[in-house]
Amino acid sequence: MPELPEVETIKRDLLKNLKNKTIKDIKIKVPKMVNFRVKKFQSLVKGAKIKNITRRAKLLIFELSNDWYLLVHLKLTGQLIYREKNGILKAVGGHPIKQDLTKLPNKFSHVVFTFSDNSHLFFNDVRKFGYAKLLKKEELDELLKKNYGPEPLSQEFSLNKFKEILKKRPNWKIKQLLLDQKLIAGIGNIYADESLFCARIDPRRIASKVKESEIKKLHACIKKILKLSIAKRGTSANNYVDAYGRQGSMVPCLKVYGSHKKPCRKCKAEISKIKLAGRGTHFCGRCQK
DNA sequence: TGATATGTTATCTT
DNA sequence: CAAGATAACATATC
Repeated sequence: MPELPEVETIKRDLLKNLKNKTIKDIKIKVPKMVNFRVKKFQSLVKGAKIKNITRRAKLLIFELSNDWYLLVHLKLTGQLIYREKNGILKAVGGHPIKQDLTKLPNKFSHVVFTFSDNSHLFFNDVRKFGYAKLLKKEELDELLKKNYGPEPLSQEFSLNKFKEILKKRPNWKIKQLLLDQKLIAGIGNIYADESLFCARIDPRRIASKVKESEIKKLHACIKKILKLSIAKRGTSANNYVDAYGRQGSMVPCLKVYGSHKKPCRKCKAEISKIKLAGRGTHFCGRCQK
């Protein structure tokens, strides 16, 4: 699934294409992916205009003209594909795409929007973990406040803030802490591993035992890597495609993720892969202490 | 062929 | 409360 940089990329590309478009129709083939009964959901969305699209953590937020907010989470395998009336794909983003995108909708197109200019937005999701939720402003604000920590690229995420966050979970393993959306928003498995490699910290280290100088390094690394990845239009280890059908170019920049048994880029030792907090975890046992 | 892993996260069980 | 397992579901890979 896309992490922060991928979702940010999709957001930017969708905004260019969808701003001020009116939703003429919506088809929902998997009712559990939306938060109202299908007919109700459709009636709430139909006729609304997309005023803006923003991102928070790994969530996309479509701000509608009728005071509803459409919250989209792609989870592991969601994709958003925007196609013009003439069939040209203008925005493709999310999970690795192996399907033939010239044939849409396909069997994974569970939610499909049609706009008044007869363009379409396909929400595909192989595993059906993703969702589209309609919320009122107050509900949205509450949900975001309750479930998500600071944006790692915001001013709010200062070095001091990061230190405070580490102190909240002194006994947690450092990687586990980076992955917790309530503590820091938007970091997923790939960027957690890459940030820790960048900072030369073993992912198994206990938060309270990480030295001040290392915390400073890690803080800088998180920002650096997320920024780099956004500039590269995201990663996705397999065949992630961005909003214009181009592959995210972060892949060659990854130093440990997906490099199991390959030589470390820095010291040539073999990259290890272990399970930590239930997630595949890649690191260099020689570089990361 | 069967077991295992997959970029997420909410909800259980221990 | 915390850590770990499981579940939601489908596919790819070993």
